[in-house]
Amino acid sequence: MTALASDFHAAPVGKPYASLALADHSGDMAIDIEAIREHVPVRRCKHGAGQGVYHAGQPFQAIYLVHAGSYKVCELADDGREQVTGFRMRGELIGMESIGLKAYSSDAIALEDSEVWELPYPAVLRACLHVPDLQAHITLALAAEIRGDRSWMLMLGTLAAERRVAAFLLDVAARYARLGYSARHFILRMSRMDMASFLALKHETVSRALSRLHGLNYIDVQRREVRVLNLDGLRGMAGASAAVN
Amino acid sequence: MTALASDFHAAPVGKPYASLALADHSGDMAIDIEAIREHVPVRRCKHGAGQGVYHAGQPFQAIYLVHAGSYKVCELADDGREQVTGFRMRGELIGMESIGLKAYSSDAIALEDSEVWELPYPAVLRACLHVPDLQAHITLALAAEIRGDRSWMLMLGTLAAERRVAAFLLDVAARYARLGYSARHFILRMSRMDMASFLALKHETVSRALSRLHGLNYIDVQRREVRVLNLDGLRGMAGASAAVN
DNA sequence: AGACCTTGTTACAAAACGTTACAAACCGTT
DNA sequence: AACGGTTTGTAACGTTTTGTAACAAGGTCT
Repeated sequence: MTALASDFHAAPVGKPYASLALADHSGDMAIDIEAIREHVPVRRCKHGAGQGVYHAGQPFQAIYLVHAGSYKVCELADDGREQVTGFRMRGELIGMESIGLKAYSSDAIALEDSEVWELPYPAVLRACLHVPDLQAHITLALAAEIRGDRSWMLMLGTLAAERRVAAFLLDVAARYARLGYSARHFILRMSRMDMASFLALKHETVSRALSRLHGLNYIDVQRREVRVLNLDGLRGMAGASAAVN
Repeated sequence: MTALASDFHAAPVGKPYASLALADHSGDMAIDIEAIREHVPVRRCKHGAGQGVYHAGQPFQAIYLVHAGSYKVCELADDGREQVTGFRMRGELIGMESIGLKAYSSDAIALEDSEVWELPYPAVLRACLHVPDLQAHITLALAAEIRGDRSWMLMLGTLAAERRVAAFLLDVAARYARLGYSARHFILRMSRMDMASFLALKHETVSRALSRLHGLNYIDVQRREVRVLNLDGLRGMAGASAAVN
């Protein structure tokens, strides 16, 4: 957990929000952040790797738009079990699952130096009365989040370890592509353990799967750096699901 | 897929909607169906076991409130993989994951003779302008659905087969209790295969797990009939998660 | 640079779960 | 009551995944 560097953005900021679609294939659903800013006091919050935006149990006050970097979302059980349920990048909202609760139901934790824009929820609700389509956008974003979760459940329930890893890489690639980065060469922002938790595997299994994909010449992988060598191979393995490019 | 019997409701209809909370522990979030009916033309739709309310690809036109019986929700991949992502009972909404799409993204299929009330989505949106809190209720229901999915991801990612089955039984029990039925003695409405799919297991594994829980004297199980003998035992196995009574 | 710690990789053994096969119980129909 | 089809249960056997442990590669701190 390092202090924030002063040259904060290692990665370029990328496309403006206006051009960001949801991770879902539901068309262009960019959030109109400028319209929101006219009605909602937006605070920018920076986090170093390992720092949390919010934690389960803290009072729910705001949702957050990821502006830079990346975050993981974690569920935790009373008995200490822990599960990464998703990763979020620029343009994606976090904290929405806790709408309607007194307190957040999960943790959101930065994977690297990152920034979110805080959208106080009461203010967002008021802004819905002034910004056309804001309410609709939130509803759509919530529905899209459900679809995203469901499609991971489909993947977890029907694919073996190696195929899950392939599907995961394709998803990461697609998300980088959406942000205007390369889908063929990228850095995984999360540890093997985080990947493993998300994919419901052990981290050794993830390592082994990545090594095998390497051995098959589908990818070139060295620690967190991944180069996609055989996209169709990966796709075949993942069940021709995720679309990249 | 039998024709609908004329004495349709084998099970009593149970509590009125006004007293139904969401499956989530987020307080009493009953949908105000009577207020909605003043603004939305509500059609009642009955289904026999195996019949679908909607299928992936069909135009999205309405969401549905389960009035009686039970349904399963299934995701399907292009390559034929299939995954049950949830079961729905009286008082729960289905179809919301498809809000914002042209077509439904999943299937909803009756597990027994069942009935939903169809809420045409455009009319629901218009009703939001007249019925106070309806919009808020939908948002809350969407968020609760995300939380439900996430807590199953936590369970699937962190519990071994037997424990998943225990957690599943506790969830079913809690849901029956919420409807005013016994949490100690109930009939599973889904087949072993549907349970297995939902729990990301094979049906033989579910059978074995149920037999072992029987052997431990935690439950008495004969085909779909379940009697809970040792609630704390089950709870311990499931990770002290689900609360029943 | 060197020591230390975290993260990632790999080999081998063990356990969990899946596969296959078959038998029994149940359902709806005749 | 008998029939065929479906669902469920059980057991032997395989495969996949995990557990364990040792090691390697990076990063960080002094």
